[in-house]
Amino acid sequence: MATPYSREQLEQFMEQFVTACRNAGLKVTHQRTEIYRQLLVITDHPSAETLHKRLLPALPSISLDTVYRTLATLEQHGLVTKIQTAESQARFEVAHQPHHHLICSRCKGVMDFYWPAIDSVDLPAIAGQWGQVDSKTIVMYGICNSCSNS
Amino acid sequence: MATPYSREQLEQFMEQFVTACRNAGLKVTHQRTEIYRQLLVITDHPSAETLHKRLLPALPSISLDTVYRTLATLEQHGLVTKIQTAESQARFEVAHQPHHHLICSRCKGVMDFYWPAIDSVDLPAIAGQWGQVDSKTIVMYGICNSCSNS
DNA sequence: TTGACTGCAAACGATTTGCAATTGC
DNA sequence: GCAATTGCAAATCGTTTGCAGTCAA
Repeated sequence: MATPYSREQLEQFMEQFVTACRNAGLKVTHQRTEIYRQLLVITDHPSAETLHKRLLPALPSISLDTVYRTLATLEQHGLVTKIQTAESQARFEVAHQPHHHLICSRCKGVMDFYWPAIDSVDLPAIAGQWGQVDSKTIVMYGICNSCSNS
Repeated sequence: MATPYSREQLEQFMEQFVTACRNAGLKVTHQRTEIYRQLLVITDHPSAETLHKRLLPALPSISLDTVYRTLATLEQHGLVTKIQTAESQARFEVAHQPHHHLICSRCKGVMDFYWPAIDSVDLPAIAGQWGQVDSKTIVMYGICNSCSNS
């Protein structure tokens, strides 16, 4: 998820990002930092294409495939999460504390929410028999208020 | 989800399907019944392409786009559910009682499981403020035992 | 300097669509 | 018979890839 942070927090996150890249052996390029910064700043969950459009003013020559490639790289290193929605386009967000998704079937908007009660609940026995579970997310579909009021 | 049913149960489900189609004003074509039957019989969650391959012996002339079209139609009428996985291909299953998904990051296999404790839990307040929630599914990612043992 | 990273353009795979022929009702 | 549905082929869309030039370390 991404929430508006203060300038100081933002800088701190960016520094952490740079450190994480260095530790992972990733070069810290202008494109990568800007993509990550966008994901930090933006409060929605943009697709690669949306992200690309928003980056163009700051990096007029950035290409869509670099956005895709960067997101894939960052995802491999756990710095970014890919959200699978029912539509064709994937959405992205910076990896954060556990949270869940409310997706509007009409406008396709994704809203994050927290539900600590669920995060801390024990998994059913069957999950342990199946294998090793790495992540657990609740996905709810419905119609958001702004859609149903229009 | 789909579990192996007895011949009688299967026939009963097929009859219900035919009735549901009629009620929805959908024509009951050979292709549609076979697609639905496959989804009832099959214990995994096939993609449109997999489904198409499995249907070919029974319907040698069925085309892949008919499978796509039929699945889309049935989904619109709530007879089939589209499962969004992290890979590119969508997976399908017949609509059933509430259940959740364990997805293996390695082999991409989808396993269903039931978790009534979660199904009956109250939604957090934020969900009510957001809008009307129609479905709630838990998606867990991990590595299944057969993958980690090989 | 050098390998990682980028931009470009072209390829790709999954899914959708227009159209004429076919089929259920 | 008529409208819905199908099969075919071509198009579309999101995403990925090969390659040559560029840039961070």
